[in-house]
Amino acid sequence: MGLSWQDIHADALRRIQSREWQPGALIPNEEELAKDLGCARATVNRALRALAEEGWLERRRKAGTRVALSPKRRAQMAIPVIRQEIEALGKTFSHRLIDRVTTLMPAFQSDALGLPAGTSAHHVRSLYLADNLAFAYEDRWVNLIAVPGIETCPLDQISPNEWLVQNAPFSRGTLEYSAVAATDEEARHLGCTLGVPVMVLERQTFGPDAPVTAMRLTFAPGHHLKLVI
Amino acid sequence: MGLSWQDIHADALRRIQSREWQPGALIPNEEELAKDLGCARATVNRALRALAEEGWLERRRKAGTRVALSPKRRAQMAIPVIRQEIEALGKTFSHRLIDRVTTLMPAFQSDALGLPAGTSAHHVRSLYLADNLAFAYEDRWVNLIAVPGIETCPLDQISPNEWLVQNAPFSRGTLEYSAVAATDEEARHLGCTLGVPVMVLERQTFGPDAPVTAMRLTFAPGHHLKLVI
DNA sequence: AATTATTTGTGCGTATGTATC
DNA sequence: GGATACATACGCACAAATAAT
Repeated sequence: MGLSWQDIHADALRRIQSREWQPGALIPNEEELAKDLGCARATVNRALRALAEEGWLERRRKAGTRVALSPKRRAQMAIPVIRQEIEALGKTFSHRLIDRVTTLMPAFQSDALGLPAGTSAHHVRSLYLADNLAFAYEDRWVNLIAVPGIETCPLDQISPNEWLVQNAPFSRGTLEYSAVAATDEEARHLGCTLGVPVMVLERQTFGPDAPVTAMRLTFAPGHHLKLVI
Repeated sequence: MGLSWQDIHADALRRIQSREWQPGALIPNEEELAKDLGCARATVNRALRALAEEGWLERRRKAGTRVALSPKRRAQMAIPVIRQEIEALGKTFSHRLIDRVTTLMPAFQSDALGLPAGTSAHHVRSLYLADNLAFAYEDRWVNLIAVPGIETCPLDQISPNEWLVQNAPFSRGTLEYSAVAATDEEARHLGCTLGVPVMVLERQTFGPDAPVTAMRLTFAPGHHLKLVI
């Protein structure tokens, strides 16, 4: 067979990284590259499309393909399924249910999820442990409409994180990390000092029809968020 | 014309999200779907390949295509080019060079970049501002071998971030965020209190042949890292 | 403002490659 | 080894976007 699109991809990437194709410069069009390299235009298209998705190239019909000026490369991160995160560290995962109750959501939470003020939801607080040491403290609100089973599921046996992954519909969500001083409650559960800097992950997820859950996850001090380019 | 691959993609995603195709279940093969939906197999392939890249499906030759059990969805983040980050907030970007000097790297830095102990590098410290308020403090080491021009470039006119994006080769890198207490120096430059929780981004980049740069970027208090799913 | 030419985007049918059950 | 399902190369045609006129 002829060249694979991966071959074309590698060759083009080499030319970009070696600056044979300068940032901002127009590269030959697909037809020409296909002729030069000895493959079909569809193969070149596949390779260049991949490079564009990776952020190396910018493509526009009629305008042609340019090497990206500022490589808007994207970092990717696996969305944390906490068990996997802990097991990837070679540690034993466990979790502890602190409490669960169905009650009125505070206004800022119902607002954030786009639910009417005064909506009831299931409020779950739990602790995730790695080798029996506190790893993260979770404060979560779950919409009863979107996930009716939540009130009766055995959250002492399966973590809210995992139960929801398996049982809740999901279509989109938001993720936001910040650095804050540990609150009194967070410090107590995480076994650290009040005011110590900790990473907080705030996450909301929405199903196809309704908001599903809002979560605040506070990591124990020293947590690192690694991203892969 | 027939259906587009986006149509097939949307239809399949709907079936996954509605659990018509259950997590873990095998879905019909490409040929069958093509026949049912009235399009070419290549079109189905394009759609299912996209869904697999997005983490909804798992595909294996001969074994077929399954709905992912734990949707290992990935969050993506644009790698921060600080000017763009600030301008996206509707603020004016500027930067201030604090100092620059070519000197021996501390051992932990040369180790981290895989350079021999006692290597010289260009050490640059600078401040990025949004609407003339401190946004982030940068402490950076640049490998003179990989980027010889660094010593003579006008870092008071163009920020190290931007100069390197335009002038340094790049092939891969690491990114790591953490929450720490602001050091004395960081607090002084960022105009905050010693010990306040701040986000720190540590980043290393490597070119095709040699390490390029190691950077520690300390954001002003209150910085949020948003990721998109 | 409308038209044209160019370039990428994509669908189709076919053929073959390749991993893996 | 054989059968199966995905992976993908090819050549063609046409669609869509848009720069240039």
